[in-house]
Amino acid sequence: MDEQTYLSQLNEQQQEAVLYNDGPSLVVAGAGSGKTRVLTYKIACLLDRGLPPWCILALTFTNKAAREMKSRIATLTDERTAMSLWMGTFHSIFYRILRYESEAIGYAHDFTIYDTSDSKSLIRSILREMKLDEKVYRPGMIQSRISNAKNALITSRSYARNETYTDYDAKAHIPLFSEIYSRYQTRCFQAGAMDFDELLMQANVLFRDHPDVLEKYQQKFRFVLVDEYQDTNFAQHLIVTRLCEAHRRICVVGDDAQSIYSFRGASIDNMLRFKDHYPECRIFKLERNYRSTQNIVNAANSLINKNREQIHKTVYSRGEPGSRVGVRPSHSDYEEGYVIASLIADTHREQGCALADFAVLYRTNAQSRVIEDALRSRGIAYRVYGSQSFYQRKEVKDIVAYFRTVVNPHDEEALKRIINFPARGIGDTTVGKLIAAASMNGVSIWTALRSPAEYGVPVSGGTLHKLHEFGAMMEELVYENGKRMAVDMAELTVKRSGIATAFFQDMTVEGINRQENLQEVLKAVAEFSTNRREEGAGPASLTDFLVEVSLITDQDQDADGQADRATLMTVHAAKGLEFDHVVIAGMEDNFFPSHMAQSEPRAVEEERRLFYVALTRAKKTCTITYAKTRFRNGKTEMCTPSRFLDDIDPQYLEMPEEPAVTSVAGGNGRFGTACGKPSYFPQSVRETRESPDGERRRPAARRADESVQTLCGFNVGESVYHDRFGRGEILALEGSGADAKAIILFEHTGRKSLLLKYARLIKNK
DNA sequence: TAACACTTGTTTTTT
DNA sequence: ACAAGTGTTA
Repeated sequence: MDEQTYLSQLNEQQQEAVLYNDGPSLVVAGAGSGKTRVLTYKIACLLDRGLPPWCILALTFTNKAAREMKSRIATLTDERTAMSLWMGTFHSIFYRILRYESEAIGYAHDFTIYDTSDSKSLIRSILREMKLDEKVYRPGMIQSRISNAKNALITSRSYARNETYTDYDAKAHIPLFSEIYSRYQTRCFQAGAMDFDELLMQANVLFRDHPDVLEKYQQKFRFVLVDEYQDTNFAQHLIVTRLCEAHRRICVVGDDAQSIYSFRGASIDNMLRFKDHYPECRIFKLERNYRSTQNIVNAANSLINKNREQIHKTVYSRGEPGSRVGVRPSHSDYEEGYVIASLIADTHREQGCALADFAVLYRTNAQSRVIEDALRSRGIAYRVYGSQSFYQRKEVKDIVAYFRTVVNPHDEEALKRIINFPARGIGDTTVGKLIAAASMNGVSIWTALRSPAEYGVPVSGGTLHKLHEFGAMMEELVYENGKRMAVDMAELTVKRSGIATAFFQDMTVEGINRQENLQEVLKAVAEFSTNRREEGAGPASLTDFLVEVSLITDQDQDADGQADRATLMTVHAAKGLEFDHVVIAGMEDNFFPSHMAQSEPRAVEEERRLFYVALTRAKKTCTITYAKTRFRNGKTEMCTPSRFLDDIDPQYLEMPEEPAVTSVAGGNGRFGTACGKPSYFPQSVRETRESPDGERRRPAARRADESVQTLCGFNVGESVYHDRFGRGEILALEGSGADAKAIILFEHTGRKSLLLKYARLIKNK
């Protein structure tokens, strides 16, 4: 495609941003303003002007974003060109570079990656060794402190030397933090492993200490683009700065209003201060939203205006005016699920839109379950993103841990995972002795395991034999890995290790599940190898596979991409996506904004941005739901609607109609407004005393809970049918209007409290 | 050492 | 509610 053709597909602001390539530029891109489009066309434009693809470095936030952009560029140019671009997340790109340059930073070439749980487990192990109380030195807290330090490029050595930090730790009653940090670093290094933050820090160390290497990459990457710049942290910012300091051909794209990763060290300051670093930079603003209706854009604007820290811009839509953002309350999380399911089912049926046009967004992964239950019971196909990706399942991690150990036997966390899996009589005691001996001698566990006598591992003859057997088996696999290709090697590992035998003997339901997951892993290895071959990158080794897998986060959804399903995911996961119809669930205080954010104004602003992201995912309609009670941590909690609802200008909202009449003191003479239609029945007021078993307790506020004999045409004592719960008898009726509900004793499922509005009860004749 | 029951914390989001 | 960690027993 030539330049004219693709320029015609851009508006004026977009064109300017695409065409300016002579120096640094900052593209401030409002939600839905065609940011990805600008990036892809810009890259196409650079290629068009003769820049070879391998000279362009494009850093994205997720692997998925990189994949999508590559395929878009492939349609603008060709497959081969797109493949040759350096495009990926910071982590995956610099993992590649660091492996290549491992010698310079003193790491083994085959270093592996510690994921979050590996890090935590290592921290635990160190705390035990130092005999520290996990209640004082909480592993999670230690982990995030280490992470913060690394993001700020503070090494364990400079941390220990800096009295400001150590004094602070002393005051915070964790004087030994610095010691933990350095031990952690030592252990990671001995294991030949880096955590996520270390990758970025080492990339900086590489460029700082090796000017020749830096210069090589400065010359290689003649143009650098960074997407989602508002979510980069200091370490990432500095990498980019170093790479571009000579030629200054850099373009960063982002939206400060969508910065939602500060918990990971991201800082909007990188974006706000971009022009301080590059005084000559040009700033482009993309303000026209092509995605959403005017109402949605206006609602989102009115919300985000409540934030103080932001770059001024006016996002507007010239699309349809659109309908108001609906707000739907329900009594419980359970009913909320039902409300959502009904909404999707009704819209799907009435407007004939695909289920794939719907997304349900929530703050935390834990919220998905109730919604899933409701969707399933209504027969609505859905897919949950993120919650527990394939590679986080236990047995999958175990298998991958074998691969990791084969590639790098010094990988302590991987080795610990598999040393007694399947059970081979090497228990915690022995592992503890190995760790102690290794730590004493400053070697890896693997080294200690291979020469127990030399490092004084105090174990009995029998154990010694077991250690030897295991060691010999692994050694052989390591040796074979040098000669065999990925698929071959994966199969051999699974066989020799005894995983296969262990899994295939177990014929329980979980056992069969594990077998399937094992097959999936092998399939993934095979697919990976095929892809590699097709890309012409030569035969893939197990090591190559691991490089790919360690940094995978978004699971592959292509498996049944054609199936029509609704999408369930966290708001974070939804960043960058769009759907015709969006439901934002669980819009309650202490939930959204999260209770973790309540005290800090900055944190509340971030939560507000998160809500902004959620709202702006919607193209046509957006519905917000909240529940008055929610089952959480084994208890039912009372919830109030989110304060953020007050931040949206009410003219863009369709608030729920409150019950017309609230109860009068004394409780008499109340009229039920049943199912929207007024119905005047004399009330016999009687407290609903719930039997000791059954229903959950509801502490206060009994206002809407007074019972009546008849409601919405149903009578107490009547026999009814429900398509999921089956036959049952109405024990009580209570509430009014939209809140009208029935307590029903079902034959099989027991007592349930159902909203009449949604329950679709059928009277039994 | 391994299997089991019991206790405990834990929940914000992800590379 | 649930998973992970701890302790007890065979």
